[in-house]
Amino acid sequence: MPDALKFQGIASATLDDKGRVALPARHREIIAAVSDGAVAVTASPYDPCLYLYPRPAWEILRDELEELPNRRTTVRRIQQVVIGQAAALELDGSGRLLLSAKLREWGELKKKLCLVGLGEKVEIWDDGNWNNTMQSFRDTVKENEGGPLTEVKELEGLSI
Amino acid sequence: MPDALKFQGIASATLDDKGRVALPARHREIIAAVSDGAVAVTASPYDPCLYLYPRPAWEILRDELEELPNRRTTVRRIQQVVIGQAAALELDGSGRLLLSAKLREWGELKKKLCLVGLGEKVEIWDDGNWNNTMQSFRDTVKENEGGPLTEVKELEGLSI
DNA sequence: GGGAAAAAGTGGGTAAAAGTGGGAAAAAGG
DNA sequence: CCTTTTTCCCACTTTTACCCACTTTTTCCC
Repeated sequence: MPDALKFQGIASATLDDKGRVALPARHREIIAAVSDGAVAVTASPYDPCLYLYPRPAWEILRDELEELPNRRTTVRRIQQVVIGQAAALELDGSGRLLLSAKLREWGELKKKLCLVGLGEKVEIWDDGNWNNTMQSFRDTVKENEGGPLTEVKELEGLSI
Repeated sequence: MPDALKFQGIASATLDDKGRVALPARHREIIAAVSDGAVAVTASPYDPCLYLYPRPAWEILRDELEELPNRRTTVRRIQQVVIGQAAALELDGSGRLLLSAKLREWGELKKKLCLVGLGEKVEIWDDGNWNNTMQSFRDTVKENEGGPLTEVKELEGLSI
């Protein structure tokens, strides 16, 4: 069994003509173990991509989000994006997900995708968007001699 | 960790046509002792190179990174780079690692590599990049009469 | 210093697993 | 009842993992 049931690592994938994505085997095994193939896919409020959670983790997150005081517009918008667009899905017999047109549109997904394992969740990116995002991160680090990485307080004391 | 289980020293290595690298014997022995051949290789957020960790050290680092509050884009980018691109690998029967195309690309790895032992981890550099980086560090120190080395507060009080 | 033996490093072939596409049956909708 | 969409499954193709054999380098002994 994959270590500690955490997603990690990048994989390329393709959307077929029916809108299906095959997950890499190591991610399928985690999903099978945790929730027997049941997942939720939703829109990211931060990046132009989708988030995939095993069903139990999703339900916890959804409940947290739902209970936020929502007088502020930004809070409501986040709820609308994340809860409102969530789809409860199951992997098919070959370990594939069928993504609706709306989700594909939100994620700007074309044919070539990148699946990025990030602990609790998997991010689903269009390959072009992912590469651009990574390239501009690298450029920023290089141009500023690592500046942004030394200024963010969350990263203080971190030794990688 | 016992002294004998720290990586140190430089070794050259070559990538074969399938993308495999043979680790030097002294590094293999450490990995065999610590984690029975299980490692994780991931992208460096700082330099154009890859990091190799024995599996236990990697899992600790990954969990620390995963738990950072990630509302800031920089924090998410670091998570995406480091966790998102991590590959859980095992040495093959001949002590080699198979690096995916994505990782090779991130590390700008061509044929000739430099493996740099750095205590807990091993850095995997393209030979050309490594030499350039070392050369420009030397030049900077020389041109500035050691300036950069005297200005960084982390190095205060250090006696080498 | 030379030679033999051992260890390290390299290359490639094959079987198994993963990924991909498509078709037919079932369900939904008109 | 017929048409369209969705679901499910099968079969083909590609990739990956694993193993074996060869070459080169190092070590140790004569």
